Amino acid sequence: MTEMSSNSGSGGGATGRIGIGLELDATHLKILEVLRENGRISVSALAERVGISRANAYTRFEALRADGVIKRFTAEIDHQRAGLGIVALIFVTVRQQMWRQFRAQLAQMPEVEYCAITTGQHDAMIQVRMADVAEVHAMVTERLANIPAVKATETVFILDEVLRRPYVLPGDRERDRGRGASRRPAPSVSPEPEQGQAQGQGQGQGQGQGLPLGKMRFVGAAEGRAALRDAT
Amino acid sequence: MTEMSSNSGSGGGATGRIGIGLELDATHLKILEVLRENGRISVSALAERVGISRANAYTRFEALRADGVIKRFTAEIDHQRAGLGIVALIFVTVRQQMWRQFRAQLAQMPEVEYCAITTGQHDAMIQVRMADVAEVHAMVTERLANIPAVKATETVFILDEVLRRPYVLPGDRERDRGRGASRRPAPSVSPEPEQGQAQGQGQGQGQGQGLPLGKMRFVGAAEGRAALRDAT
DNA sequence: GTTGAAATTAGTACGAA
DNA sequence: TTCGTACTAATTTCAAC
Repeated sequence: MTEMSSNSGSGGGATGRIGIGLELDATHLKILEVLRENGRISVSALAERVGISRANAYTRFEALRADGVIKRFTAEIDHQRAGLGIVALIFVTVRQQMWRQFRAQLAQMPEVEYCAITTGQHDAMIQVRMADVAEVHAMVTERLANIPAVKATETVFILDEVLRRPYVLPGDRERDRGRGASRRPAPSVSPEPEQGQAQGQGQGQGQGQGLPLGKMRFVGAAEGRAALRDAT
Repeated sequence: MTEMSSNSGSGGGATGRIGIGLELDATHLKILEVLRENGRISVSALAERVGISRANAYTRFEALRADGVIKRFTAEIDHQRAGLGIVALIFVTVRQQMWRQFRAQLAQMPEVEYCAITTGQHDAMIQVRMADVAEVHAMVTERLANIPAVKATETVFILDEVLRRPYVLPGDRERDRGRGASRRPAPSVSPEPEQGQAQGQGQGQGQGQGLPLGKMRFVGAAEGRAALRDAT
């Protein structure tokens, strides 16, 4: 079912905080970089590309896997070719204190590719992939509408997927052509506890103040999004 | 830079339409299913799990790869552990006839994980992953704001990623617990040309009519989103 | 499309630097 | 820790069926 809770467990209690585990050095990141581009590379070839010994590569590879930094390996497929060429985003308003139910229902929907709880006007964003537009319609009106936890939805279709990267790594930033890149120090790789704190507090509201340009908007969480924490 | 244009080339001219290529049968889909869960499985083990001979598995595997159905293999990593625990969605309004420039600038931003052109109030959605909230702020105000093609942005933070599947396959639908699943015939695997047509016409607007419930909204493209096609 | 055997490569377990 | 090597197990390739 591929459930995640990467960002949860930060604001509430001490639930499930495992500790920092592995400290990632430059070599680890280099390994991840290679694996992001070619997940099927042999460990020998990986060792060569990273510039370490075969044995070392095996050790680090296993460590990354065991520690959960690498969650899994997967194939990236062409959805068009596989018969699911329509992508839609469904923004969902969830009824208060029905988060748990909402999440449970979501797990029952295999056509959902991605779901995230967001700040802003809506509570969650769902990405679905279907064979045609009518299927999206059916999914929203028949399946989502029948979930009591769903108060309202807003559906938007994706006309074109401009780019999708397997994932972003720290260090990607350094490789861009130097135009106005932020001059703040590079983020430490091992995450500080403050990071998690920041999320749980409905961050984002105050960010818009004092902007030089009026065209930017940062929108925080609606009403009682704090109830989110109880739902996991 | 991992650029995609899966949905493009449908409405406009005959540009880059390659043809159907490979016809995917049930075995192909089964292979994709396994590869989605374990991208590093050996072809031998794959053959066993799918129930075909090794030689057959090799042939099909190669065909899927050569035909582009499988675009690449990648590792799924824990962003929190890698030091990029903050995820944000930036909804962008793009200035008319500056799409090409917008796309070009996007390719220069390695911190962008996903970008899609959408119908609805905004023109595009960008997903970024950063070390902290301030970095998102800096990215939006310093980098995005400096792009002339960007008329306005709206940023929303992701509080929790509930689920992320590597990708959805036709057939996933059949496996769910039978609650109100649409009774329409299963989509044929080889995509019909009508699919592409549907997208190019700014679909979605009419979909909301005649809904039994008032809480669903389908929102089509704003003003002149048709200009999208010229931008590729 | 399948099976079986050879060649290659991958994964493991050491000791040494 | 990391490296290098030798050993074992597995995978890929190629053949004939």
